[in-house]
Amino acid sequence: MQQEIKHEIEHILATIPLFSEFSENELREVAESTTIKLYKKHDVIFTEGETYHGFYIVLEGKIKVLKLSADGKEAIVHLVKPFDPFAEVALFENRSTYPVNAQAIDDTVLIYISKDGFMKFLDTHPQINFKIISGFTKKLRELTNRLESLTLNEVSSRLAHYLMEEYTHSPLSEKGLPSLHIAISKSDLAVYLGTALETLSRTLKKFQNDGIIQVRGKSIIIKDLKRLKNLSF
Amino acid sequence: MQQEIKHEIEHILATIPLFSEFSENELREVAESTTIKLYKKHDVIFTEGETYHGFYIVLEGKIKVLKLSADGKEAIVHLVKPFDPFAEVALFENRSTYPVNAQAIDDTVLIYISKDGFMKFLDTHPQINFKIISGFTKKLRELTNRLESLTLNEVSSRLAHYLMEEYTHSPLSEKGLPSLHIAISKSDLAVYLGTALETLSRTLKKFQNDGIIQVRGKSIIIKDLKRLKNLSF
DNA sequence: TTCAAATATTGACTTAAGTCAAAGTTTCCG
DNA sequence: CGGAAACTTTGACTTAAGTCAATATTTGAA
Repeated sequence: MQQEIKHEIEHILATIPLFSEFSENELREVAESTTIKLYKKHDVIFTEGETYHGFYIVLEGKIKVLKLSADGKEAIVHLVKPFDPFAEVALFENRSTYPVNAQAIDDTVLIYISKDGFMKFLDTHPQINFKIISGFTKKLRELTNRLESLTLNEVSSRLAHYLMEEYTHSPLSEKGLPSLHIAISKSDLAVYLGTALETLSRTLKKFQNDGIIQVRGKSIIIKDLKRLKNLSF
Repeated sequence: MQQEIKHEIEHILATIPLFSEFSENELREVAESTTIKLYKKHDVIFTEGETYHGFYIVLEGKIKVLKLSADGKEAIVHLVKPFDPFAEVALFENRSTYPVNAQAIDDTVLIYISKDGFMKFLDTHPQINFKIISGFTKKLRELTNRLESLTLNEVSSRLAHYLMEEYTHSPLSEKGLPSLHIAISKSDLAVYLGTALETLSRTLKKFQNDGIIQVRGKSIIIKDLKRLKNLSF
């Protein structure tokens, strides 16, 4: 039974970019320091200041990495989707505590990898360094883009950009439908875009009134892709 | 003569964290693909869209990495100080062009390292991967902090934070003086803080009127460290 | 050393977006 | 299913910060 679970984990690990070049033996080794963890929507995964013991990879669902201000306001640092790791940066900073909070956005399945369990692979498996660098590169690019857009663009432009991104990666668009789904709550989206929920609501309404999109809850139909693209930065 | 210059470069390379664990032989090898470049204040180092051929390390002076909006407004992505590299992220993304602009803030001395010249060390010198990861980690932490503060804090708090940072790392403060120098133009500082020059000017004035600091050009004397700290996020 | 160009300050005004509160809608648990 | 809790929209109002323009100050090149 325990055997079965371990075997299952190895199989899953093999599908994760970070370990994609590992041999069967190596995967078995990784699986040793690895646990599958389940979280319900809104569950807290860890909080800022908690003792750091390892990082996570999203398998199913999604999570947000966030900071809290003194008066309880949120800033979303990352939205993490399946197969991407989070809290792995702190490992390389040799932090004793988590510098951010993490919370499940949906019911979520995570792989947890203990710090010590992972560390040993760094020396023995140089390829993993390269994977880590690739991952950091991706995060750096995303953060740079968001920082830029936060200082240069207004809310409408940031929203238009977000919608374009969602549309581009949407399975619906691949079927030729000009539509997309907002995968997170509007209040999370507002925070992610660096604005207030009310402003997001009004901006979506404005896009709709201008004939650019049609909103129905979290489903959005794009009526004028060209104009949406133009609004986006 | 040429010999002399190469030898000089090797000596300099040895002082740079990225190469600090290289042997003499290895440094000689690095020096082969390396050039010293001089720039005057305001000189453009590269622009977005230019063919990518390598990255730089600041030796003396400082540079800004920036993005430009369609209407010519600036967003400062990084301020780079001596011994730190820039444009090295693009190398790991395998970009064919620079994704940002770089410009000298002062008269500046840079080391230029060609892409091909550097690439070969990645395979043969696993330690360098770790250096790269450390550098990326530092950038990620800085970007995360700025993103957070841009969404959560007002200009006064971001400015207070900046002043505290400058003060903490200032050689003056180490001599027991409660003072600091703003090392860049106020208009660059405004952009870096994500605000307008006029707003920066007014905020500094307000701090002065409130008895928190005393401003004389780029020299600032801290009158009330406790309150400045409290304002900072 | 002077004076033109680059930087910075100040004032007057505008505006995008935030806040607070109330009403409407959706979700989901018992 | 039904109703409470969570989420979202809308309206009315406030505010931090942006913009534009005029003036002042600093810098640096001839």
